[in-house]
Amino acid sequence: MLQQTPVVRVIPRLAEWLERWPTPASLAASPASDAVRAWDRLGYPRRALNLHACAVAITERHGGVVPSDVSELLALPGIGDYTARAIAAFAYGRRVPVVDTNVRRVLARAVEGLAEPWAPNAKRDLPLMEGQLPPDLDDARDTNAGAMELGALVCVARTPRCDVCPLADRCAWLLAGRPEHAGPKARTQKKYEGSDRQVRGLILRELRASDVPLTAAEVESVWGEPAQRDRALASLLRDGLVTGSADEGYSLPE
DNA sequence: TACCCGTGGTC
DNA sequence: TGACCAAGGGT
Repeated sequence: MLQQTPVVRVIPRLAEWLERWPTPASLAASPASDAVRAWDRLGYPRRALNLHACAVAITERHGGVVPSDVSELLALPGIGDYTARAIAAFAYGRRVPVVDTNVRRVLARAVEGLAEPWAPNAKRDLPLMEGQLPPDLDDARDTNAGAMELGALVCVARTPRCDVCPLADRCAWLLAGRPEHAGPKARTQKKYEGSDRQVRGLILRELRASDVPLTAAEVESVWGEPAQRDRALASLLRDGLVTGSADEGYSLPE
């Protein structure tokens, strides 16, 4: 849920989710459509499908227990470098570097003296954070958590609060006088209004709200432009978020 | 590698 | 008010 989604938006949904599905096995026993419906409008609904598939894999391959090895975690659907390491470090106390967008920004400023972080790059990110971790297991976990928290609350993207930063006396960027970003600007996010993403979201919203399959005409009614609507529907079918056909109707995956 | 994938809040 | 940004992953 936390992948590319602000923490404050996740917390209430996570609480509901864990009350309904307290274990991987309980989620695995429900149809994927229930997961997509419960996901509601958290965004990136493929994550709901991935989380359900992950629960199935954990139940089948790991006896219902979330694995603690980074390599085993990485093999699960929807779990990449960040999530695997976050689970290993925070749930199991492993001494592994955890690097998300917040940590990358803190490392860029405090260690490298750069105003903005580089694009995610495991070969650069992980050894750099590894070098910051103290030997003690508990201290290493706190360092991982502290770097993320610092980036989320103090060393923020737009207006960093250097006046209250605990690293102010040793931050390479601050000590250099907070130089401007040198390199090319990261490409700006594409507009959502009128995008394929929006059309996918609209189709999925209708499907979540319906207990019976939607007719092709009902799907067509959500967006006026046929080519874009067809493209969005085709991509949802490809992703497994929608099943069915024009003849039998469209529904969420069982 | 670069691009695609939601949604809502902030300044 | 529209661009920016958010505990990334898959291809």
